[in-house]
Amino acid sequence: MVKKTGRPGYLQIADELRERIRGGLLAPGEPLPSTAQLAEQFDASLSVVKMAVGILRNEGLVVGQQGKGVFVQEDGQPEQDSDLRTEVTALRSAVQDLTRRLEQVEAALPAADPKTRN
Amino acid sequence: MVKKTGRPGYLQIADELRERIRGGLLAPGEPLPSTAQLAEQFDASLSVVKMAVGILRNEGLVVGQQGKGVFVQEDGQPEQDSDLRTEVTALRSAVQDLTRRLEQVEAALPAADPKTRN
DNA sequence: CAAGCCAACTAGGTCAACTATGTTGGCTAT
DNA sequence: ATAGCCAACATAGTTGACCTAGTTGGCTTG
Repeated sequence: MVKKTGRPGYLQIADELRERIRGGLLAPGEPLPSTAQLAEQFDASLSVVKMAVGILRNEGLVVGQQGKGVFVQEDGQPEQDSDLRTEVTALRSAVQDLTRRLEQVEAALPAADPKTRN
Repeated sequence: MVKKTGRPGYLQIADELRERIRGGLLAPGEPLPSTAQLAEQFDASLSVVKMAVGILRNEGLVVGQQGKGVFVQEDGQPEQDSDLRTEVTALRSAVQDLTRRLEQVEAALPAADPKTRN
């Protein structure tokens, strides 16, 4: 980690990973190194690495899959101004749709056993 | 706080604060309650509150001033890109959450209700 | 009275430990 | 050989502690 620039470590790491992705060093679909590996690479604690990854996750640059890893998002960077409005509209309707479906299914559940896993 | 929705506390708190700001309950220039107060209000740990505030800070909705407090961004220009970006972030987060919950419930619902697709 | 110190607040960053949950692969017992 | 268990690893979330640093207001002291 890094320079004593006063810039917080978790931001520096997020910057670096963002750079690696944009630069193609980490291709879409590829997994990032594990949290522990990153912590060692950057000589930082697990917490700051998790914070850094959380930022990228929040940005949609990366998707975490529990138990497997964190993967570079396939879908590129739409996120341009004109696309933003479009995406807002699409997301808003998606939320409404999902909410409706969820409520239906949840209502159709009497008191099902939550242990019902495969 | 901690509604049993499985949605992480730090996201629930971020959502709630975002809502308060958008709803005008917290006006631009006004300070949020202190970290400690929020922690008590939401019955969460300081860490979780700090994570939530960090998200809003990252979204530009709010600015922290060390030693004083965290203030709702004045900016002015309503309905600008930052506003859209904020909503995109919030919506994307909500979509991910709802999708996960839906898939869980639907998967746990083998043929309990054949009428509702599946 | 005024200068300066100090205690109590604030945000922000970092760390370590624990829980939970999902995935995978290897071992074992049938 | 196959089914099931289990250990090791992964992300994710939470908590609590400790530290830095800025701000404020009250108290002490000169």
